[in-house]
Amino acid sequence: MKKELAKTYDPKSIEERLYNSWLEKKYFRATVNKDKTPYTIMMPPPNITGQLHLGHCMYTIQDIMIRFKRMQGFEALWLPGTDHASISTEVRIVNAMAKEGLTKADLGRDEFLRRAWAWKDEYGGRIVSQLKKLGASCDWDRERFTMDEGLSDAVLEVFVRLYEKGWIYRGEKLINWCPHCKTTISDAEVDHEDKNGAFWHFKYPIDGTDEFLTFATTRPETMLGDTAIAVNPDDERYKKFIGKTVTVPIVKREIPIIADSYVDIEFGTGVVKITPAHDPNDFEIGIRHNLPIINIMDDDGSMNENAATYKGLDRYEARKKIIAEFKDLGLFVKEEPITHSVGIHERCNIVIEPLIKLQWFVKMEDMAKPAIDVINQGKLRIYPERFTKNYMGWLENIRDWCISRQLWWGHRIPAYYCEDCGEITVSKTAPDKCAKCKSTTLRQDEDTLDTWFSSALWPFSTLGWPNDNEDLSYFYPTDTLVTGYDIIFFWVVRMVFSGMEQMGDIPFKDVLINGLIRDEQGRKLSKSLGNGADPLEVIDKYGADALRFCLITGNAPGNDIRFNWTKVESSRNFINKVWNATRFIMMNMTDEEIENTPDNLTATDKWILTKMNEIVKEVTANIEAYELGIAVQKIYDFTWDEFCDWYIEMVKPRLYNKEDKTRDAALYTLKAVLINILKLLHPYIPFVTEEIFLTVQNKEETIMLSRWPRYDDGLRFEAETNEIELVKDAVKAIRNIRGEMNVPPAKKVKIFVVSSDEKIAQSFKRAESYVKTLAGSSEVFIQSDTAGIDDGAVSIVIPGGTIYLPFDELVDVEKEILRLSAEVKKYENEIERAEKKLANEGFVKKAPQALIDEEKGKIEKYKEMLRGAKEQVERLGTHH
RNA sequence: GGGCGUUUAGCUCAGCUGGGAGAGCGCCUGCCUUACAAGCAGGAUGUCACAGGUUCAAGUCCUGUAAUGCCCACCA
Repeated sequence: MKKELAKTYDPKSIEERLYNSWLEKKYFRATVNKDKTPYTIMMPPPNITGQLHLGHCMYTIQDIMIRFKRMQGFEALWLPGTDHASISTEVRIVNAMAKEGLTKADLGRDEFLRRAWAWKDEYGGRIVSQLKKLGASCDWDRERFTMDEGLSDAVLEVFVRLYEKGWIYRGEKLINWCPHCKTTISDAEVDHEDKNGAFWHFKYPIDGTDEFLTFATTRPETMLGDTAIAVNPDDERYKKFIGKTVTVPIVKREIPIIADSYVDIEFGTGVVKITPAHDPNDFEIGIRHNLPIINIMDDDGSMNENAATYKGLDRYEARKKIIAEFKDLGLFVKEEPITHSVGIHERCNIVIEPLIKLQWFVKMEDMAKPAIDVINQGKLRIYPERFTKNYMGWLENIRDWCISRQLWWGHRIPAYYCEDCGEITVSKTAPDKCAKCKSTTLRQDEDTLDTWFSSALWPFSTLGWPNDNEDLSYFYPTDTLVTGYDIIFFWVVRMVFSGMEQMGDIPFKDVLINGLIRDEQGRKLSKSLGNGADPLEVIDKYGADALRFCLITGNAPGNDIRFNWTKVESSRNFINKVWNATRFIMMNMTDEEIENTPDNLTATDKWILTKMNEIVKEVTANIEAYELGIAVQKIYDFTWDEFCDWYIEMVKPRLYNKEDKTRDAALYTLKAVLINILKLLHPYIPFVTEEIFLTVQNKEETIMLSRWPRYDDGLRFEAETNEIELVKDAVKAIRNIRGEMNVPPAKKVKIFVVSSDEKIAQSFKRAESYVKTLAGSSEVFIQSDTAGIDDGAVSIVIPGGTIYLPFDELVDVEKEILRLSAEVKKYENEIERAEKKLANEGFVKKAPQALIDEEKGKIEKYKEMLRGAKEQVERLGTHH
């Protein structure tokens, strides 16, 4: 029984069904196949805490590339997975526990982790199932999780290797501390926000004198940790004080006045208080001058025992109290309002504190270099290219990476401390005794690793590394990484240096950077704003295909995209157009298949086949260059404008006349072009194209997924193409005149095509049937003179001839003359323009020949039309 | 303080390596033409931010200016 398409396009009835059948048939499976070339994309793993939001819908780009390559015959692997997202997940679990009145300490590590895994089991699959709704053609059999067994093994392996190489070390350094999350965070996780604050000026009494040194600070509480006062060695004002001491009043600490060129004479008072434990610059100065480092803060941001009477106070409480106390002491000078940049933890928006802590770091210097080199050597390319600057800038200024986190959800650091001798043993498996003193009382480091430590290994850990295997050697290096510009630093850079270090090769050849999706007002999507449409709602209303289509259309790589509903709707309308075009074709189709190209193709058929062939070529090139938006625009225009609005309309008379000898040729062409359109569209809108394809082919099983159309040298019919374009122009001109003259659409008119050129006469002869329907004509007369044409007929000049439209109503001859005179003027201008151009020596000498020929051709064409138009003016004039 | 974008039709945006300005939506006119009113035919609208420069030729390349946005940065 012949299949049929439903009357209206309804995505809901097809998308889920098709996706399930794809899964069943394992279309997305990719395995080692030596006969094929692999094409691999590793999906940026979404957080298990996440829900599908519009941002994830940019995964469509990956799906388009994968489907395109799969159709081209590559062994296309799109490997999906999720990220444990240590801090983000842990915060959620802690919050959920808080509702039960529980804390991490109450539960203990094991119980906490049990809960965390339960959480993962419950929510970790959510985002994955939502991606399926979007149509993602991943090889789900290969789905990985950053904390699954294999990936955890990779993490330990890398940690141990780097430790043994001396590139992972433990050290006491200034780190970014989040007092809310009570963990360190990396530099990349600190956002800088300009905040309104105050610049408080205080003075310290100089010991042994009655003089003071006035300085300013934005964080008065750090005075508790001051261990020096610094001035510039060349500052005449303060030279005399260098070497003396001041006393920090509130803690009665005597500290030296030191000279350091870091201090800017011009800025503030030229005097800087030095707090090595709580400021990066001060820390450096502290090291240079061998200053004591006094940590005054506890992990929650409150003052600790070094803060004397302020112990236990929150940092901001302490600040207030200290200011008040300085006022009492008469050592407060003034308060200036100031906006300054403050470090904020991007997750919780709490002001971070620089603190000294004993942490694990990755030494970056040696690893950064190869990651820079691969760009310079052109082995790794970033699209659009401008993002390479971001990438390089970050790597060139990189600092050691703090990788230890005071969290439980994550990969626990494989370092074991001997309780007896303090020796550190780093090992993938827990050692039973200390390597140095043989003690068996060993304690594993409590901390876990930065979540990006594991995702940095994603391109190879997901393929089974560190175990050598076929998958790894076949699919690695991967081909394209597609991700947003917001995680170049976090992730892209780290994958590159990890790949270079562990695999000795780049993790991917191309990085395609996509923009961020914004809401309808152009704002960034954010959880707190709750803005942005819910993709599931969009899919529910318009279908995944429409959503995919709308996100890709009219977007250039790397540019942000503003979501808007009307765009989704017009995408859906386009899909509906394809749907209905198919219905029309099927309505007319006969049961027997036309296997081979018929030999009675008409000019019209050859014209559309030529156009289609061109589109195939261009679209393929565009997609290969990651120009997805340009490509889809071309398919859109070709489908709607050329195919539906012109070709189908042109072909209708042939279809309606069962006796027409070229009916089969029309049907063949309709189907051939339709199928190619479906294929070109398939990567973008996989569901509906598949549904249509199966219906048209009357099949249950697709072959569409496996074959991308190829450019065919045999499908270039230049003469026919020119012929049809000429007729199209004529039809357009007739419609135009009809509109201008307010001729009702239902009104059929006679058309006289007058030309002494036999070729043109033949062209219109061949086109007669559809010119009638397209131009609303009762009869088309093709003749070499104006015999029988009413004097009052409206005329249209075409290259090589004139078309007359005798309307029943009397034409206003004055107006007609005016109209035709305007045409005359137009042609004269065109000719003048082209002649000027050709008279330009420089142009003739340097412009490409094709362009010169084109201009010459124009002159000929317009001269002809000019002559015709003049004749018409004359004719009307004498008639008048 | 550096770096990178953006500025094109009323709105949202395309425009690849320089060779006569485009789409969608909106707007105006007219059509329920037996695939589609989620449609058809026709139409209007742009000193391509500004100023210089290179070139036979600039929305496209160079320099500068202005507006706007983002990223990076230890000036207390």
